[in-house]
Amino acid sequence: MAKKKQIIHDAVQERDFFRDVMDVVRQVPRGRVTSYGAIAKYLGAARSARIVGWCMSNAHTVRPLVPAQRVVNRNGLLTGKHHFGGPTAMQDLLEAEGVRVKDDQVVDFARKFWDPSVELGF
DNA sequence: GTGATGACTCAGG
DNA sequence: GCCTGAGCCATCA
Repeated sequence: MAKKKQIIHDAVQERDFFRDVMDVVRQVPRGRVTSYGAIAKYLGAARSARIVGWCMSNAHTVRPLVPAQRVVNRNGLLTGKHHFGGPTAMQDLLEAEGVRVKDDQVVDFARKFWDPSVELGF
């Protein structure tokens, strides 16, 4: 266990922060979406939304797969769709779950918004 | 150890 | 209402 710092190589996510984020994201119900800020806030790092985003960049590289498509920015915009390997991969995934996406933006975002700090009981 | 980058967010003009 | 700047934290070169 010397090179644990090498990063989430395959299924090794030892980073507490990373694992925390993954855990929260995986708790997002199907058909719902959340924001980086909400996750960060739930983790106690409301000002670390960027870190959450960084974790998501690695989210699709680990197992089990994380529904990162359910995580969007505060605007409900699919900022990270470009990281899914396809220009519409993220959108397709969301639409497959019942979340309508238009112009790279979640339709009725406010209604489908899922706040871990609230849904999980804070 | 410093600098740069990043799937963000908020405040100010 | 839109654009700009700054803050924030973690990782990598």
